[in-house]
Amino acid sequence: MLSKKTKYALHALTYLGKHRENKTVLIHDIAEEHGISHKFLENILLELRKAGYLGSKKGKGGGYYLIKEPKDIPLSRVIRLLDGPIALLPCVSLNYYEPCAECKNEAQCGINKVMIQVRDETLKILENKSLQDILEGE
Amino acid sequence: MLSKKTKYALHALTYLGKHRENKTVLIHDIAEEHGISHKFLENILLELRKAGYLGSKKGKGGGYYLIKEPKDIPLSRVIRLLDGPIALLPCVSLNYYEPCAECKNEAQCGINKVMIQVRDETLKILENKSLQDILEGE
DNA sequence: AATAAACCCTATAATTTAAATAGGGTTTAC
DNA sequence: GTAAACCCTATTTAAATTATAGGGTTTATT
Repeated sequence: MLSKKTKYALHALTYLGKHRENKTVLIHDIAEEHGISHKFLENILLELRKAGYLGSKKGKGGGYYLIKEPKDIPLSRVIRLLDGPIALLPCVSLNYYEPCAECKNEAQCGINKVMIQVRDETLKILENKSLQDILEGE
Repeated sequence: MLSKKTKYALHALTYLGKHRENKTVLIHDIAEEHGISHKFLENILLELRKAGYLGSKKGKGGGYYLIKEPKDIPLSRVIRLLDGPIALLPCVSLNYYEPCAECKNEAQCGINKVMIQVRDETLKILENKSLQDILEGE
């Protein structure tokens, strides 16, 4: 399951995607719309900005706005940013690899081999679904 | 990522699958082979037995053994049993459904719609990979 | 220039979940 | 009768997630 962080990030991105005509959107408005803690959401938007998905404008009248095209924001990226690995095991993670302590020899571990396949097929799904797909369903 | 519980369950199932000629296998042997806590693994094997994947024999000389064909133990089942939902959000889970608090109207939520698609495609993968695939890779 | 609005940033607290441990109960071979 | 092995539930510990706190900085407006 996705963490609330990632779930809220998707809601925020969706909200921003639906309000692209406005110059900026307030954290407050997104938080209120979904009944999310303002401060928690603030941290999430900060991460999304640092990762290059959002721009922001400081000071009175400021706020956040999308700086990428919705089609260029795949689910895989959002999940990796906020939740970490997509792989089911650390020993098959492309971005967060760690060996599994209980596995003596990764090269001849059947679990490892199968999980690599699962990872690759899962990635295909998550790389092919983007914010745009979400927006089209609203 | 899978929990350690699920990961250990897969290791245990794999071990049992590789020792089907023996009548029974000791918890102890599996735990030692992978350096897992005996007691933790005991709880896991108990769950696998209750779910119908393993049989057990009590008393001296007892132990565990597979009672299903490896091809009839898909990853999806093992994950659901020990980790819970495969879906990325509670609002799209087939077996553990719960509404998302921050979503006012599920029927017109683009995130919900996309996550249903992701769930269905992910399920296809996990239902098609079984213990047999793991054993073939050992 | 003063003020208020809004994002910026880091640290800490609270809560929840996962992981591990404990301890005795029951069954069975010998 | 005894030791080996699974059975079962509860508790403790550790880690991760979720939420909060509190001030800092920037900027529009007056």
